[in-house]
Amino acid sequence: MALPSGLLGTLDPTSDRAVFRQIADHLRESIDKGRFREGDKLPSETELVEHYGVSRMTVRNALSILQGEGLAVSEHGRGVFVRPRPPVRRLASDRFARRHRDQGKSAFTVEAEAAGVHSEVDGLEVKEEKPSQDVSARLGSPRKVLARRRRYLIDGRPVEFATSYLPLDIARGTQIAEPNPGPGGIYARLEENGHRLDHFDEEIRARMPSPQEVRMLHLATGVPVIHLIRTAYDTEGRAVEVCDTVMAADAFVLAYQLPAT
Amino acid sequence: MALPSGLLGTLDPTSDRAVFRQIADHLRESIDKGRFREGDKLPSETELVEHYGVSRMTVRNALSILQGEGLAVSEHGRGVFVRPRPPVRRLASDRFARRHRDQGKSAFTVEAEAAGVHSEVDGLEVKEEKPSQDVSARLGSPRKVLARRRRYLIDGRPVEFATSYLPLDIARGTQIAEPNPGPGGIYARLEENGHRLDHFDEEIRARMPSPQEVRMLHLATGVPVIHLIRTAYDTEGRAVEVCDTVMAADAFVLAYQLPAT
DNA sequence: GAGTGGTCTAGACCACGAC
DNA sequence: TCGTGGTCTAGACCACTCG
Repeated sequence: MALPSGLLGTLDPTSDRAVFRQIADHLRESIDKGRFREGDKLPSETELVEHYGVSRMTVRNALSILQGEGLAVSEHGRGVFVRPRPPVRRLASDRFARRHRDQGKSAFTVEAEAAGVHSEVDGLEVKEEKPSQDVSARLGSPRKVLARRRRYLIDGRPVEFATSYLPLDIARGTQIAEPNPGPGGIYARLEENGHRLDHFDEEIRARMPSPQEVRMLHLATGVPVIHLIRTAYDTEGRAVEVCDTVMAADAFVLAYQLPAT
Repeated sequence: MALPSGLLGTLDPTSDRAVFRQIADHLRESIDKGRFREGDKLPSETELVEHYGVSRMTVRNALSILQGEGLAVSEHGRGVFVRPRPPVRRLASDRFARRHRDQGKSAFTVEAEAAGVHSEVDGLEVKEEKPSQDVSARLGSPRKVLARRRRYLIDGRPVEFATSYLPLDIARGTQIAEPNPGPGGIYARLEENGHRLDHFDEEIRARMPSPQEVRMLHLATGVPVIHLIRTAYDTEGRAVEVCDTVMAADAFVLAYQLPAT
């Protein structure tokens, strides 16, 4: 089961670069040059051990580098594979425009339908709670808020989970406090209830996921999350909702339009 | 040199969870609860080996998990430390507004001054080249482009590097093709040359850095990059510049404003 | 020099997946 | 059953930092 010679290089014993880094470099170069493509199986640990004449831990060290870079994923009992790049969803900056709500659709559904993919929501949870310091500050320090948690899936894959927070005086007793907020989502209900929306502020960060986020989004090693915090303002300048969203970074590209004036 | 008992838990031999994951869980919990703070030194590998009664590789495995999560950084010969969170720069959605340019400042400088930090630019490189397929498509398929590469540092730390691409017919022979494009940067020069800017489109992705990007930005393990591609349009609807930026994700928060209409 | 993490070896046994 | 990766051991030597 020898590897084709020339597929991977040979080690440079004179190099200062650690052996496992050299092996990682060889594999990365092979991936970059297309000798291994998305979903392809990389040589097994045993094959790499034999090819390079090193111990197994050295080979595993090399492979773990590639996994940390998001280039490879291992599957127990099957092998190590070039990580497939899932299709990305492009979130446009007009995704909360009223014309989409007016069609009776929520923002997530609008995007999914436009892309021709199947979307689902699960894990819906609606409850009243005491806001975190951050959420409280953004909403003008309400004592309690309504929290709406849910997870979104595209073609069966979880891609984001989000929590909307609304001041209780706005949400309590409305359909917003119901599991199903009705067509157009909570933004449509807010406007019906006299909170005409003016604009949204979004803050974007990227970081590595917590173990809980890895579970929620089924994230492979080497895949960061995008953390998006959106605040909705009505025409009176009041913050009426804060939405905290954690997204699988390999599933999205966010698009915005900026003024030049 | 025994660790204070109770600082870290003890292993649960009946658990299915791997020993190194249990150790990582203990350390993570201690960090989350503030028993170790930013910049604090974690117990040394030797101390952890003695405390848990496991081999060194098991301890190193646990520590590498925390590093992959961006929670810890190791320093050769010193120890493993809780990763310090650098101050983030907030990039506002009006950062390319004309009023900032009119003051003779570039966008990066405006942000830096507002935050009261020292900013530098290095590695400036200006050259004509054949555009990549992606850049070419965004710019309306010019045969050649002017590329302006540079790296930005805040208080001495590299935080982003960027390349601006402009169609040659726009840039050649202007101050845009000079190392120093003059006050207000290339956007000011574009407007002087009759390309009045209308708006910018920005696309945002997040991913793990390539080894080259790790070097350029001095990134710790477990820190992703934000990849931002901005296209500038003039009032005639022509794409006059594409700027490709790679940013250390732990140094920025991006802010945008979205219309509700 | 003492303590730290970085690299590497040569094994072992286990859990999972495919045939 | 066999090949795969997952976990773990018990060492070794090295490079770096600090006092």
